[in-house]
Amino acid sequence: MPSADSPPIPAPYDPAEAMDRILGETLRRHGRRLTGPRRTVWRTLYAADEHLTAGQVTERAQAADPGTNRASVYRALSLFAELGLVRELRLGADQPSRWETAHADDQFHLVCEECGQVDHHAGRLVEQVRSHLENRHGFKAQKVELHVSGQCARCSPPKPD
Amino acid sequence: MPSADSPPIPAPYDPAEAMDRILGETLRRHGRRLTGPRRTVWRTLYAADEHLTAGQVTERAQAADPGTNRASVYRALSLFAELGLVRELRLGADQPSRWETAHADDQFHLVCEECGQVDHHAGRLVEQVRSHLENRHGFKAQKVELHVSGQCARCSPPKPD
DNA sequence: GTGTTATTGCGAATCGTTCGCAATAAGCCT
DNA sequence: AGGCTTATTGCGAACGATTCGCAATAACAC
Repeated sequence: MPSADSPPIPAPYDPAEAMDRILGETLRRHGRRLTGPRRTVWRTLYAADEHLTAGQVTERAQAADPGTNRASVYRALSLFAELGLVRELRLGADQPSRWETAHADDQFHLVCEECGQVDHHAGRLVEQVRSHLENRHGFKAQKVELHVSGQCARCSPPKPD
Repeated sequence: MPSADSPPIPAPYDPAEAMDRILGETLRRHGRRLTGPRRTVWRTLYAADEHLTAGQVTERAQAADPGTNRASVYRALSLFAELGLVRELRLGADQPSRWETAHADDQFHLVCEECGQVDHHAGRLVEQVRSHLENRHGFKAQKVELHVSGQCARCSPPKPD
């Protein structure tokens, strides 16, 4: 049994629950509601180790909570994007959209064409681009997307001695 | 009447015909054939002042040559892209692909969110990115796509005195 | 609790793009 | 010029991703 003298932590800290709280607050702040499907999609996105397509999100969400509806997943995803919680990205003209949780504000995506790995690469280069455009060309950059594909270090031919 | 002494120009110079020749030669070099639909798509793309969606290409191609088939337009576009003659681009996750003739190897696209204008912006920045990634991170960049949206000089609020 | 209304779930609808296949026609060879 | 080979077309149907309409449901504020 828990000691009566332990510091006031009402319940064991649960990171998933903490994420839920963030989601709920953000939604409520915008007059939206925290619902089951939204929570499921949110958790799925956070549990994922890679960028997921809407289809993949749906699959996984349904695994966690059968009955999760495709349309609701799509609606959740675009709402989250609208609130700045997630980001939609196109990694190839042929592929469907992929989704990731929104952390850094600007970043590259390095896509390796061999192993398919997608690397995030936060750098100040984006900042450079932004200020260059504004100072020299009067263009106020709102969103900067730098998308690079090629061969990553692991996959590119090993350098000769 | 033309002087008998004029330099040997067999026929009046026709730029459209010149473009056709380029197309034909490129195709033949790859064992493909120069056909009516392909020529029509090619000319449409060259006549366009902006990036066209496949649907727009189809419309215009059909205006120039009724009977031009949708599927053939799609096939022509992706073949051209494969041969490096045109480039496919995604200007927004919600919008369909757009197509442009391939000129400079790398470039930005500056999309103004107010007036919708798309500006090409060839710069050495792309080159910088490429060498930075290769030298510092061992990533061999094959394709670099820099896509910026915001307000262009004309549309951004006029600076106060 | 109770009421208001945002949200869901469902299937049908839409949009962009691709496919299968028989009919056609480019380009090569004589 | 004529014939042969086979790349390409045209057509409609099929497809995958995403969205829509609408009655039923359930969050949240009071």
